[in-house]
Amino acid sequence: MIQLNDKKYTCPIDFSLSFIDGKWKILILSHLHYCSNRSYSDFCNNLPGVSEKMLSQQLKELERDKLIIKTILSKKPYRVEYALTEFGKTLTPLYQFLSDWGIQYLKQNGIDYIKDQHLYK
Amino acid sequence: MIQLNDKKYTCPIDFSLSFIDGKWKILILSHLHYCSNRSYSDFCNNLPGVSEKMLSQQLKELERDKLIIKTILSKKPYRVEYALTEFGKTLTPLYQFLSDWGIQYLKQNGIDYIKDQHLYK
DNA sequence: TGAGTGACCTACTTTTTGGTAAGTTATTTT
DNA sequence: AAAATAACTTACCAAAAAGTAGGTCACTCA
Repeated sequence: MIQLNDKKYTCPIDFSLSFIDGKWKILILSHLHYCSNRSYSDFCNNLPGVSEKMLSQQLKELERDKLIIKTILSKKPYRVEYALTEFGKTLTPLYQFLSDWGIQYLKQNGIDYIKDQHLYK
Repeated sequence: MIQLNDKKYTCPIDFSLSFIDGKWKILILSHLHYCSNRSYSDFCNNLPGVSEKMLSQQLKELERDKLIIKTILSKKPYRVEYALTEFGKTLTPLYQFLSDWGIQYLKQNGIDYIKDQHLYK
């Protein structure tokens, strides 16, 4: 049993998971991995199905955990930008693996995501 | 939007996640990765905090998704054994990455899991 | 013979999660 | 001047997930 900041983890994997479980988290992170800088509404428009409630909740937690950083571009008309931190980038192999793994499975089931990517919005 | 077996996925990552999200799934899989063959009670004893209800539920889903396979060792005194399938083994980079990533983070926070592993049950 | 073990299942309840829809502030566009 | 956009927040509620505690069947061990 590993203990850190009042929380307990059964093993390192359990610990790692604590950063990334939560609906939308990996999707948000990988989105940033592929697009680097995104606004709040970029997420709204590109993650089909997220409610704003969930989105801001997850963004807040990711920020708290230092995986992403929010930059305030302007205050008067409030504009922001989200990006992966260096720490968030250390999860790159994860984004890549999950993507590759999924693509390969799909291919074996007759869906060529790479080839048909233009079909997907 | 990707469609497969009546379900929709926003991207390959979303699709991959559908196999592994669910409390305990990654933990069960990685457990099998490190120990190869495990009985039902092995899981009970080595995943601190799982309820039997959750355990059998997750095992069932993992089996359905062909990530693990259950072998019935004997019927009369009912004994079984769980193991990763070849397909389940294709997730090996995931188990490894999540483990390494966690260990490294912990180390940077003053917890040397490798060195202190004997302390953890 | 009675207790314990292994591999579960089931009903019931509680907790957590997530959806819905509306509201806020300040600006830009029409 | 009205509508739309950006970036959120909030309250309320339904649904889903997970905990609890019990039960089953068939051994095996003391």
